Amino acid sequence: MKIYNTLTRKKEEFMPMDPKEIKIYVCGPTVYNFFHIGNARPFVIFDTLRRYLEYRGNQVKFVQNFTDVDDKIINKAREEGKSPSEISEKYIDEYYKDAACLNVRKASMHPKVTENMDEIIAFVKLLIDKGYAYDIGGDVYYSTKKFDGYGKLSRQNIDELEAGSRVEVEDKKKDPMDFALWKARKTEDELAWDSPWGKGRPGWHIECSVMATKYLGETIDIHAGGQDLTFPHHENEIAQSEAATGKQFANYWMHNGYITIDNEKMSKSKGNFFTVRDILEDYDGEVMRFFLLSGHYRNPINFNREVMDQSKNGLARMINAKNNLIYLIEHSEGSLSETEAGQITDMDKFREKFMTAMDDDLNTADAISAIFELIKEINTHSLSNSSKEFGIKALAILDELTDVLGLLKDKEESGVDPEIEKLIAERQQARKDKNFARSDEIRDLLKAKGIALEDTPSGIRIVKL
RNA sequence: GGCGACAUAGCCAAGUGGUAAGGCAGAGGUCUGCAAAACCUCUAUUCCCCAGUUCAAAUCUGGGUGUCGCCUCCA
Repeated sequence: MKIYNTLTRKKEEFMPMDPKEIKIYVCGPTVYNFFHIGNARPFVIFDTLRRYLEYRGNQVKFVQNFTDVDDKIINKAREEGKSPSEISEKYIDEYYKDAACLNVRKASMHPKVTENMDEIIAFVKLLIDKGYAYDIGGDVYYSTKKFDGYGKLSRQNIDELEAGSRVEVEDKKKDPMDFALWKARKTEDELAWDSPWGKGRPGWHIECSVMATKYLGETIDIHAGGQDLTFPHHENEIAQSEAATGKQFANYWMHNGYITIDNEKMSKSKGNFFTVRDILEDYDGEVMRFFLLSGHYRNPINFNREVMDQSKNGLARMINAKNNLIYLIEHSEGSLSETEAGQITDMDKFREKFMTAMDDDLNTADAISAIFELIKEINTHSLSNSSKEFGIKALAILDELTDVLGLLKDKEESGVDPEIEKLIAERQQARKDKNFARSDEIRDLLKAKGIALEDTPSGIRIVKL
């Protein structure tokens, strides 16, 4: 499979160090709120990458951190009169809920900053000992000029950065481009840990270097995150990790594009900020996932109601295809006819197209089109007199491919209400009596309750809307 | 100022040299008591504009226009 590597700005053949344990690190959320739809994109994209690598027969060790030490958490805790850990624990729980709605699997590990304080301190100390960092009055800064490769990921020229910098220079730093590894506590009540430099807390970038190294090793296969993290976050991670270990930090860097809302960057100040929780009120999580996968992950995508409705309808076509097959399996019998056997064999070409697309830098948009072509083929050949085995075989391949994308996950079946069963029976009688006014009335009534009835040659299908 | 991405039908979107995938929406038809689902047909002589390279360009080169992003917490 080929992966676009931000480090080289090229698509490269992906060569894992060990296919039995592909090491992936993805920057996780800062847990001070429900996560927003921008956060959702990397979660869904790299979850899909993981699923595909596993589908290809690899094993993946997938680490995604929770940033549970941060100004935003501290501020939120103050606002709500709670402790920072109460805030972070709450939103970690909420992360898992929303992630589950998006069919994002739990990572192999979800380490937290607070659980790795000793390692963070040791890492900072190592950087000081190696001469890459310096301590000024309890703050520790990384000296970017000391690291030769600084700027290699983002292709930023360090001098240009300074020239164009809009950052107010903090006088404590030796150089405006230096960044904090450790921040001294400013007030007594501030959240702080003991360190050789006094009480304080880790800077923004060090946690990922530490956790990636601790849980995955000095060199990892893929480091992934949103495009905006390329600079400075990932650049700084490289500087920290490679200075500390003397080894290449990550072999492949993957960055997903941004989501805009009505073609504008999402931000609280513009009032166009949506959490996934907000969206889930109007759309199933799978619709969101389908939307996120419907374009290439490196392209920017624009979010609005219209595209969500389109995604909803497109996904409905997939769901219908699956439900039609399930219905067929329940209402038919027998094994494959010779013609059907040929049709099933022909379907392999859609699996091939799907894999070719996914092999090409995770082209999920093209992969989805392969699934739609498969669905067309299935629908064309799937007739009321098709065999049960045809249904089973066709469903197997559909499930196989949609599983890789994390779509069409089986939902909990809630049984049909006896009240509703009664209405359905009444409608059937009305139809027999050719009392179509009554039968349509009942159908409308049930539709209002979220239950659609479809009359097929082999009986009634109940579809939950 | 520096770095980068993008521009394909009403909408979303794939396609990096060989003559425009797929989805949504729309129109007509088949099936149906009517619907729904499904199937069939139709919907870009053309890929932001202008030059150039080539037998051949949406794809390559140069120039222009427009949109978005990073350089500050941010996915």
